[in-house]
Amino acid sequence: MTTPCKIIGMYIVEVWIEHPVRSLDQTYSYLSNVEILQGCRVSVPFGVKQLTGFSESCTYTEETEEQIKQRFGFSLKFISNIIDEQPLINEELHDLALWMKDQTLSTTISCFQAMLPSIVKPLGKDKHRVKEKWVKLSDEEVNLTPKQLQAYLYVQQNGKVKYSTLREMFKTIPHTLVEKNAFILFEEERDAKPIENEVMAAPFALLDSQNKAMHEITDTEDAVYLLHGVTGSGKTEVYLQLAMECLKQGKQVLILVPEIALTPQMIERVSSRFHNALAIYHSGLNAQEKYEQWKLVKNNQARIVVGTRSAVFLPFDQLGLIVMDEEHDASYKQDVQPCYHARDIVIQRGKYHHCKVILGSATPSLDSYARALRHVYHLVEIKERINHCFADITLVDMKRAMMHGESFILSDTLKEKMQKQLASHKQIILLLNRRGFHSQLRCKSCQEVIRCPHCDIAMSYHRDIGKMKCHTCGYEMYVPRICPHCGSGDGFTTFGFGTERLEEEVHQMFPGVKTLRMDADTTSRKNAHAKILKAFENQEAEILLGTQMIAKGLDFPNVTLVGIINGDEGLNRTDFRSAEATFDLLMQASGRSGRKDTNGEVVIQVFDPSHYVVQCTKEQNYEKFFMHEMQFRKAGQYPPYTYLIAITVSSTQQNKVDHTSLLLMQHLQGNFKVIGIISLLKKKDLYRQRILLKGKNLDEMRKQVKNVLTDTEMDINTIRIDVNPLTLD
DNA sequence: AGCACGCCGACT
DNA sequence: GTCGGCGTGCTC
Repeated sequence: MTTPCKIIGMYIVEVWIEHPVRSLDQTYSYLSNVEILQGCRVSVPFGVKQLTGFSESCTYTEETEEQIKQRFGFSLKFISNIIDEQPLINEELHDLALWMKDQTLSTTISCFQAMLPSIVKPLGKDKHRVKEKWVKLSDEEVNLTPKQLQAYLYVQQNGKVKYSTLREMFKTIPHTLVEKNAFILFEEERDAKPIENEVMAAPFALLDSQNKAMHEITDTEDAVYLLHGVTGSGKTEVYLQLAMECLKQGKQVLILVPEIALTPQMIERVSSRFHNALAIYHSGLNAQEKYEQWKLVKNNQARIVVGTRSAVFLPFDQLGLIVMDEEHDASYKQDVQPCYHARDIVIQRGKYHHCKVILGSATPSLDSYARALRHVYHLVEIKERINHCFADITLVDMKRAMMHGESFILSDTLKEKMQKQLASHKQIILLLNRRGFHSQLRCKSCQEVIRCPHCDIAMSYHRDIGKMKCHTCGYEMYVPRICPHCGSGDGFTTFGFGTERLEEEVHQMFPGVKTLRMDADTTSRKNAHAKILKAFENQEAEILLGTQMIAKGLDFPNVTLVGIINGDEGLNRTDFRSAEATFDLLMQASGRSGRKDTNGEVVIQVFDPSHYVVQCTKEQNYEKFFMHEMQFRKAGQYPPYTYLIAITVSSTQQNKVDHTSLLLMQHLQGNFKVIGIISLLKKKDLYRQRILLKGKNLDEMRKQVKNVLTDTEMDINTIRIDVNPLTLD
């Protein structure tokens, strides 16, 4: 109904401006002749530039421009262009973004951006949505040849046809018909189709242990569950059957997995089970593909989504279940601003949708397990493996082995077991969590290690490319003739070894045996990941060796031996979570062995077999590890006993860094500890310093940091804030 | 972040 | 007397 308006009013729109700078984290007011819904993108003049922004609110006014100017103290500009008719960010996500900005102490606009596929992000500059050409009939009457009539009728039948398909079928005729104005050529955004299966794989019958876990979840009314099930206990099957129940009720399901676990194996397993519309969302997709999957969810075409961290922000309509597999995994934490943890987001969204959240893991994070013990989360445990077999774990003390003159890469114990498995045509997985050939080159004259010129980190030698590589910034260079430090030409001695060297050692010891290597170097190309796994699955190689990416979630029934080389290397790190990370890696890797009906064997080579991480792995005892590690955390007053906020100042100018960190130190005060200033290693030419807040009252700490940022005059743009950081190195 | 405005040195 | 150095401050 349109009634002519006598009074011509206007709208004043509050807009969040696309700008990465902290000091501009506020809404700016603009004028508009039409109403603009919250969450729509607009294009606005800002200074001399034209920027994109998000509408926050829109209020109608009958004031004149002059009156508005009086009220504001300056004249408002008009919005130049409305980009979206309908909100890109719905109300739930809008409120979530504002909540997240407070939680993570980041800017509002960065939260909006984190939620959107890059193609529709305001900052997405040169990325264009892929358009497709289509053809439909025009109203014009035209004379047609018989061949042309065929094409004409075909389009008439189908309503609209893709131009490329039509060209394939009728060669040049479509072109002529467009020229003749019989067809109208138009463009449309390319859309994805949800994955749908005609044939559905039958669900597996649940074992008693799985059934019990499932019913404990369905028969109770808690918001968050921690499903603690040992590796190989069939957690995935429980997720899938819970998901099935949820879909039956007409609700949507989100299954989150860690980045490296979203293997083709996992996708196949999930997709084969649901005829319902499935979308898959992960970092391996390009911008356009992500956008298409995002649209599937937005248009309610996808009912179940499997995805990695960024999938937590998909615009669901009515979620019935959220599953977060391997909830302890570090890839759930975003390490650029906003530094959110997907676990927090998932719980928040669960509240909004009134749906259950299942956090699953064989080695839960200490934080989550501690919460479960305090009944904040409902703890559900599965203690049996499906095959009722447990891996038989052998520890090898490498100090002793090397004293006996054994290889420092593969001990005699591991070698013998490998021989035995190879003889019976079984497959082997070897884990070494370090890539490259040699990890350090040291000058024979001055004993200095060759470091990256942009970072203060030792460079690794990669023999396949004959170059040194920096694993932090990716910088590559040839081995220098003379030492960059002292200028001597005496050459270098090598230290440490990575997967490349391991592969060579295996070839030397077992001539003729085929190996597949999987690490960041061999998986950089798209689908390389999938190809390697497929090849191993087809038994094209006897041995799969690689870094942590082969430790998680893979299921190869023919693998009966897992060898872990330098298993306790991770414990040398200074990070307070390094024991937790190492325990997780060892436990996960051990879980790869004997997944069908045979007892698997695991050999772990370590330098300190008495360490509690190693001992607890051998006993496969999570609870024991938890108790032990919690004592350390308590003694050091680390999470989960306290909360941390890490503030990192970085700049290419050293004096700027010093100045800002000093200011922060002076102004940050409250009922918490302020630890600093810690100088960090240079990274990508940036000098870095850190200040760490540690205390029991996280809200107070957040408030203090926020106040200092707004009240103190400092270059706040060099500052990165991480609330509840996962790592401190 | 940019970019303009603005106030002091070496030049046609 | 002018061109241009980059220090401060603003962007609805």
